Amino acid sequence: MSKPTTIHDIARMANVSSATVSRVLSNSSYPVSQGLKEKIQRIAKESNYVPNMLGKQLKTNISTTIGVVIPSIVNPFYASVVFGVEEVARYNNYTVIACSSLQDAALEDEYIRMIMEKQVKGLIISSITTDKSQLKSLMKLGVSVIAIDQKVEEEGIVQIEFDYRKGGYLATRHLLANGHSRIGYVTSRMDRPSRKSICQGYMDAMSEADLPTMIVESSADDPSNALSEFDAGKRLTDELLSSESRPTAIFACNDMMAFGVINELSLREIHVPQDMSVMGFDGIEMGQMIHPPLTTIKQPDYEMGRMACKMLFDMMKGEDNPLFNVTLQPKLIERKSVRHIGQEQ
Amino acid sequence: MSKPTTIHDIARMANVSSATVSRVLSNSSYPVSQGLKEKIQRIAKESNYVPNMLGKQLKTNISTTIGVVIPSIVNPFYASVVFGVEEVARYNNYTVIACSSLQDAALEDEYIRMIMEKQVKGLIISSITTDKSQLKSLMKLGVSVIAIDQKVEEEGIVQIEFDYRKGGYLATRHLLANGHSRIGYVTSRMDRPSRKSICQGYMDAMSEADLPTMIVESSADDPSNALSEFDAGKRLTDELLSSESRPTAIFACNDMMAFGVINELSLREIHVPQDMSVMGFDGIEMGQMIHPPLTTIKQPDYEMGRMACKMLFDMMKGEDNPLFNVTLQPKLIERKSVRHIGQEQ
DNA sequence: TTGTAGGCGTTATCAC
DNA sequence: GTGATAACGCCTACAA
Repeated sequence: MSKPTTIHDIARMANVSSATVSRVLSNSSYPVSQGLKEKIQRIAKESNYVPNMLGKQLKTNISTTIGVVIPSIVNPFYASVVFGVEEVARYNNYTVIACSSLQDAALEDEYIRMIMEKQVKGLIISSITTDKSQLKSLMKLGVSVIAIDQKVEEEGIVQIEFDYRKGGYLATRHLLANGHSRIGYVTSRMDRPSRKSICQGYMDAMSEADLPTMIVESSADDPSNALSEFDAGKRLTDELLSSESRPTAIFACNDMMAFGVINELSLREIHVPQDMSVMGFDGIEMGQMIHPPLTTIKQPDYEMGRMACKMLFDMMKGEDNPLFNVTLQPKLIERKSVRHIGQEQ
Repeated sequence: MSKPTTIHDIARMANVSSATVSRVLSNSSYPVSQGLKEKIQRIAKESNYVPNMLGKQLKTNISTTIGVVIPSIVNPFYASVVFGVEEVARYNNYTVIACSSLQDAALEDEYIRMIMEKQVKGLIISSITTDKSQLKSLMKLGVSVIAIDQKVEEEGIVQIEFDYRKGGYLATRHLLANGHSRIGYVTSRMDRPSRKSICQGYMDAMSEADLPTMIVESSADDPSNALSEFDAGKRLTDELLSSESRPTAIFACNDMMAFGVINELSLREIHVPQDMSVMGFDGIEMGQMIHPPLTTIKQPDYEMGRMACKMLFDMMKGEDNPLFNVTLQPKLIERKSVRHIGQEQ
């Protein structure tokens, strides 16, 4: 464990000043004679010089790290988002700090604090807190913030939203168009705006068609457990089936839950889509791997991550061209879990 | 975007020296009178003081960041590992930099370089490179390294291995015990030691039983695409079924691929497990969500992440108590995709 | 108990 | 072109 080489060590070895070494090794545009330049580069290489970003950053106040706060990395949707972020970050020689907030406001705040302390200048967040004072102080310190997925009503924060309501509407319309009129909606706890919006879309479509809604909502919600949504889907299906007017189609608020719905149905020998149609929401890859392949609403995850990171870099460059919020549009992916039915079953 | 408060600002406001401020704000054990302590804390709070870790770290040479290098965060297995790491990191007030190497040696090296530059003192890595010189120079700089999942034969690197061979052996034995003798093995490209070992376990069990092996290997492999293993599973199944001696059971080198196998079989009206048994490897949660639930070998992912991070902290504390390598043992999870068959079918 | 001063590794502002 | 030197924010001997 040898002590790392610094520019001063190199300066001594090359009989130059550390200023000159710095100029060469930091690719400064400052002129240095070709001879010295090559000599310094050679010595740096020979002595395994590794620049110390701490010194550099302390001096320049430029960070090469961005933070990403999401509910949980074990959720495949957010894993894809992070993957997209990481890709464009790496392309720009940035590194990403991944933070799973577990939908816990205290944890979210703690992560934001750590990010501030580390002098990170850019943050992409799917925020869960209602109190945004932490985010505000972040911005006062000059940190660029992009909110994805969950809306944050705060001046100066750029939003990449997704039209959840329209997604819910589209899904329901698709079911309607396939002849269904008794359509149940199963959802996890509606404590987040996104979930309320999907439900709103469902209700709007049903009300337009003059049809009654059937909504069952889960109480529990454990983001650190990939199975919790699945299990909720099973439980809620059970609940829905025992209602007097059994639906012909079930719409779930996310794909994981839809898997649970299908699983529970299959245990009861209710075949999808012959006996019951099922509609998901998210469009994670896994939807293609189950049987039957899940008809769902695609919410671009990877693309959302990439876009968020690109916009973040634009924002950090701060060319004062105001960035606009964007709303990503839902897309229906038709696979095999929805069947057209004729008259009332 | 106001300039952040420093300990000097606070010192001036409190009419004390910055040394005193440092002592109270860094929770030093150094004695400071109660009055001053409270005054300084009050002023720090009022002026929204945020400590600058850069300055602190530059001085103390202690990092509060660890790096995690894995093939890809979109692989649910590694997402779980990272989740485990993050959990114990956060508990210790550390932050984690997530790096998806995409099984690309150049990318892995690049990430390691970035980690060195950022003066990170701990790294957990599932390494893919054959040339470990980068890792060696890391260690020379005093970075603690824990290798997970993929073995790294290098002095000073602590290993958390998994007994892949035994896992492959166990799986095959289970199939054998259920009366199967024509057992096919489908695998992605065997370029990693782990994959060779699983295959070795399969071959050992077959040879013990005096049975011939049937191995089909995929050539392609795109870690950034969650579907690539699934598709490979489908293709390889196709290949296997067209062989003269059709197997009664198929063992896949990972769960994703097993999903592909089951999917392809179901498209051909070959029912699992009635007509064909299928065995997976990994034990990701998703295995419980498909139909039939996948019988598989559990490789502890989340636990591996937690253990790796705990050992990393022990190592960084460097109490010179030499750490031992550990090998996690495989466990059979019996679900519904394997059927007992009587005589030759 | 408090203050002074130097330095961690780097860049930037001056001089030369 | 090149070299001193002063920061950046923090900690820590050492002195008082």
